[in-house]
Parts: sequence; structure tokens; C-alpha cells
Amino acid sequence: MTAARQSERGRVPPHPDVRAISTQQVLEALVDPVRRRIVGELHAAGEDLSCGTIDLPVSKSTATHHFHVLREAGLIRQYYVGTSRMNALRREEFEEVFPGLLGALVTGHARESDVGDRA
Amino acid sequence: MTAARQSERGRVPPHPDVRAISTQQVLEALVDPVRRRIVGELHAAGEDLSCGTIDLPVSKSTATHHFHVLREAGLIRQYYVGTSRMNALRREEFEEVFPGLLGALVTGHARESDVGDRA
DNA sequence: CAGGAAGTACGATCGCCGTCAAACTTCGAC
DNA sequence: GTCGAAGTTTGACGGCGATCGTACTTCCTG
Repeated sequence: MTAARQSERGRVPPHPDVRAISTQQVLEALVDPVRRRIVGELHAAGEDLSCGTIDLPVSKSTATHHFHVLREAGLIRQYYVGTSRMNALRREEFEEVFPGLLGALVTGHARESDVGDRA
Repeated sequence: MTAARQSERGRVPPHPDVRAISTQQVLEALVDPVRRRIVGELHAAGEDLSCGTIDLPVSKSTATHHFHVLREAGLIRQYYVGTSRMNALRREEFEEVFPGLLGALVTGHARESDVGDRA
């Protein structure tokens, strides 16, 4: 059992069970444009991204804060690779508990330039 | 054209075009538990309800504020009947612009007692 | 018309959340 | 072992939004 932890470099932050998360918490997490942008990028990328890869209009400390909130809300999973912290969207797990929500937000109202102006 | 207005008792508040509403605005409207409760009640009722019909854990002036926000976010339509202000959920219009969102929030995570404790 | 019911408008208050800078920690590279 | 890159932690600050009470408006009822 410790073997598994060791393999992941130790520094593994706590991740909540998605089933234990309230709609309230999810909405509070997704109401922030910066956090929604993070989720959007992860969704679009289709692969795990390090914090630095996603460029955000805020300082590093603020970015850390946002990732923390997303993790607490069960939206992302984080793990270290060297000095970089990787972020993985917890799509499937999340879909089971809040079916359609993520899709509705990423897809919904796609025409607006809202926060999706990368490219 | 004034004829139409007259029929509605005059006191008709301004209603935005749903297409002109941002995801941001919608989320800001729905992140509040009280407002989500209002939407939930309207959704469950399946018919228009007056402000007073929906009992909320806040003062009247605060309630007015919440209805205002929901109206501005394109979620409800309001009209007077006598001294009562009726509220109608703008389901279909909303569904066209933010497909699945409303359903995902009302249905999603139905097991939690979140804000849906009526009955 | 007097009274009351149903909301609205207006300020004022207050707590929370997003933001930042600065100091610190870890890890990889050289 | 040093340096730098990548994040984290902590504390402080500022603004926005939820809340309330009070005064006001409108409409129905008797």
C-alpha cells in the first residue's frame, strides 16, 4: 500500500469522493471565470496539463488557489511529476454524479467568447 | 402596440433576450441557494407561481432582489396579476441557448437534500 | 374611501472571496 | 552542492453581493 504512494512521488494532495460533493460546491467552483477556463482547457485538451501549461490572467499564488478549489469540488485530480503539478479532469466520475452538467457548461452557449479565447 | 401592454396591466418589467445572456451571468444567478430554490420550485410546480407562493428563508426585500436577478439572467418572466407578481420559468427559450443546463441542475445529484426540501 | 395585502426602492451593513506580494519548499540540472 | 523553475503558504486588502429595515406604491375589498 505504501508502494502505491511511493510511486506517485509522495506529494499527493487529498482528493474528495465526488459523491460527497454538493451542487452548491460545484457551482461555487464553476462560477469563477478563471476556474471555468481551467476546466475548459482541460476538457478541450483531452489530456492532463500542468498548472503552468494553462496560462491564466492571475498571479501564481492565485492560480494555486483556483486549482485548490477545483480539486476540493471534485472536478480535477492533481499529482506531481517532478516539480510540475499535473491536473486531470475527473470527467467520468463527475458525469456519474452530475450528469450533463459539465457538457452543458462547456458546450452551452459556445458562440460567446466568454472565457474560451485560446487560439 | 400599446394595446398589448395595456392588457398586461401596464407594470411589465424589462425582460432580456435570452440569447444575449452570458454563461457567467447564468452561473452567478444559479449559484445562490435561494435563487436555485426558486427555480427548483417553478420547475417542479410546472406552472407560474406568485412571489408569495414560494416561501423563502429571507425577507421580502431580499426576495425581490433574487427575483430581479433571475429575471435579468433570463431564467424567469414576470408579470402582474392584481397586486401579485407572477413568475414563469422560461424553460424552452433557456433550453435553446443553454441546452441541458437547467436539467442538469434540477435533476443532477437529486439525492442530496440540497435545497429541494419541499413536501 | 379606508385598510390591508403584495411587492418595490433605497440605503446601510457585513462577510466572504478573489487578488496579490513575499517568503518558503521541492525537485531537476549542471 | 548551487541555481533556477514550479508551486505553495501566509497574510493583507478590496470590492461585490446578500441581507435587512423602513418608507413607498398599487391594487383589491369592504
